[in-house]
Amino acid sequence: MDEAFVVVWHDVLAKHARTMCMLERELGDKHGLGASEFEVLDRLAGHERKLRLQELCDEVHLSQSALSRVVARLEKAGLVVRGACDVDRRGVFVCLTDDGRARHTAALPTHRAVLAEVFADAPVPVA
Amino acid sequence: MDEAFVVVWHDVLAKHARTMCMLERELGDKHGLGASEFEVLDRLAGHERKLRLQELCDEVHLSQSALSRVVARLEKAGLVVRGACDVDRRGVFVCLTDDGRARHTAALPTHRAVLAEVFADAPVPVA
DNA sequence: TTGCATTAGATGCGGATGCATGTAATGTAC
DNA sequence: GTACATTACATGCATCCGCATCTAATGCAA
Repeated sequence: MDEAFVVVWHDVLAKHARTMCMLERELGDKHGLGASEFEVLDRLAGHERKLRLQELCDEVHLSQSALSRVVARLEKAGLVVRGACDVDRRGVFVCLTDDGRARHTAALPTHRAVLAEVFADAPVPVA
Repeated sequence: MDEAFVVVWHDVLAKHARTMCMLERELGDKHGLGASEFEVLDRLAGHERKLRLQELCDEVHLSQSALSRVVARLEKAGLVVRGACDVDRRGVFVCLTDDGRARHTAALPTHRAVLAEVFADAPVPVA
């Protein structure tokens, strides 16, 4: 049935809007981070090694240009550092600074709290 | 469990990004509509009566200012008309023109096709 | 080597969004 | 009626995004 997809889509749309809005507000007010910024920090914190910009691009749902700018913002804020890549001098490594890791650690509970609130009663399965 | 929410959220994020991107491209290329524009047309087509801007605002996931501009764009394109509200002269009614209805009818299959492709194998239930 | 295609990332640009605010109409208290 | 709060919508502004493009480095072929 065609209409079932529409219902699902509307649900995705609603949850996305609600969560994004909350995340933006909560993370912004309490930690000075945007949702995209947190997302990048979160991915970086998830791995132990440095990541290529390209690898981040696969994990975050942003265009390459948008990611480039998010990382630039984070670097200006002192939360990450960009480093040249030895084996491919076109490449750029990104890794968390101590401040970056601390900020992520501080913001994590806020992030999770928002998710918990929005998805608490949402019986959505895996894909 | 806390991490379950994260998985669900990532899924919502992924589906939203994928669907939005496709919708923007398909609707844009084939019908000259953005995703927000189509969304508004779709809601208007769903009701038979005129809608207040405010009512639309509740259904579409846009800020009031963004909606105001989307409607302005649609009106400039000749797809909707804005009309004054008799009982409350602050209010604004919006309704589809014949062109608007035709454009919506033409774009609907494209929209549904995208949803079908993205959600084809997504066993997501109702909320 | 030289020459061309490809890739990684940065950036100019136009467009869309949200927040804060402005304007006009309505409601309310006195 | 007057004054103030509130509501509906529009708009100035800053920000963020994606697309197209640019630069530099790499790969590959002759």
